[in-house]
Amino acid sequence: MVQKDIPTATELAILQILWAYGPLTVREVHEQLSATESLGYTSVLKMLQVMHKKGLVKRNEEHRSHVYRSARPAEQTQRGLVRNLVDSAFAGSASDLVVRALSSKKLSKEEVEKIRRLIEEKAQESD
Amino acid sequence: MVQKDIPTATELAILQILWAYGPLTVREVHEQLSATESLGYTSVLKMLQVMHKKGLVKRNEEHRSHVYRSARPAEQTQRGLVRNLVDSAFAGSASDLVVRALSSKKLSKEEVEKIRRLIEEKAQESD
DNA sequence: GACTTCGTACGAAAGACTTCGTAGATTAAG
DNA sequence: CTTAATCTACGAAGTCTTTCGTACGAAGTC
Repeated sequence: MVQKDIPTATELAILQILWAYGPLTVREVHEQLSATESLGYTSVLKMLQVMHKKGLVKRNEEHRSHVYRSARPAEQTQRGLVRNLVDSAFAGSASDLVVRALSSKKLSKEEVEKIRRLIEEKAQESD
Repeated sequence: MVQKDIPTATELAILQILWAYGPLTVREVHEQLSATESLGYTSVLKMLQVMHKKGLVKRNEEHRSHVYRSARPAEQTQRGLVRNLVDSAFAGSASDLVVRALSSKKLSKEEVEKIRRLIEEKAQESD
């Protein structure tokens, strides 16, 4: 019943910032995070230290303020998360997950188009 | 930084069984779960009690062996999970999640077709 | 040089989750 | 009727997460 290597919610909040902005110091992460969450500076520091120990982030210690960056590309972590969700809530059916995602009202026309093009390619190559 | 109402991994393992088989007793859930996980009988019982208190499952207490069922349809919970994942790891972009899901190797030709039909409908209605 | 600011490290507390053992009641069997 | 099997309830321990406070060194300021 154990999870493989899935980042927690707080860890993902931080990873998303690193994915969006690239390598950042604790202070910078804290600033970005403060836009949406209310979390003390040392809490962010501690999270990054824990994530570093777990191998979720790497850091450059050359300067006094260490600079943190994601250890893996966003795509890889996201793929793992999707796979995990497919297994844990969709009985292994990725297409069912896509069906649910598509039934979300959040999809704009452009997004639907983007997905349509992608699925056309996918349909081609699987012939 | 709090999660809304997302079932945990173990809870989802149980919910998936209830979704697949309908209302079940603790013993029956335990049997099904034993196919993949190794978990004691009272642990399953406790989980169901906790889930009941949380409102994730309902139960019929008419008989000595209570009969548990999911409090919500699978679709609803799955939609919530997808939305949660989109927000926590895809910066709110549902289409990016779909892109990741499609890049999974697990998709069969039939699944791709299924998604293609769905996206065609979606493209239609959003005109 | 003394004082304030900024940075890291780390222990500890508070919660949530998970797992199981034990207790006690009810039902079934011999 | 006595014993064994079956069920629920629930306390408690172990683990993982999250959040901070405190300590203490390094750098910048007057």
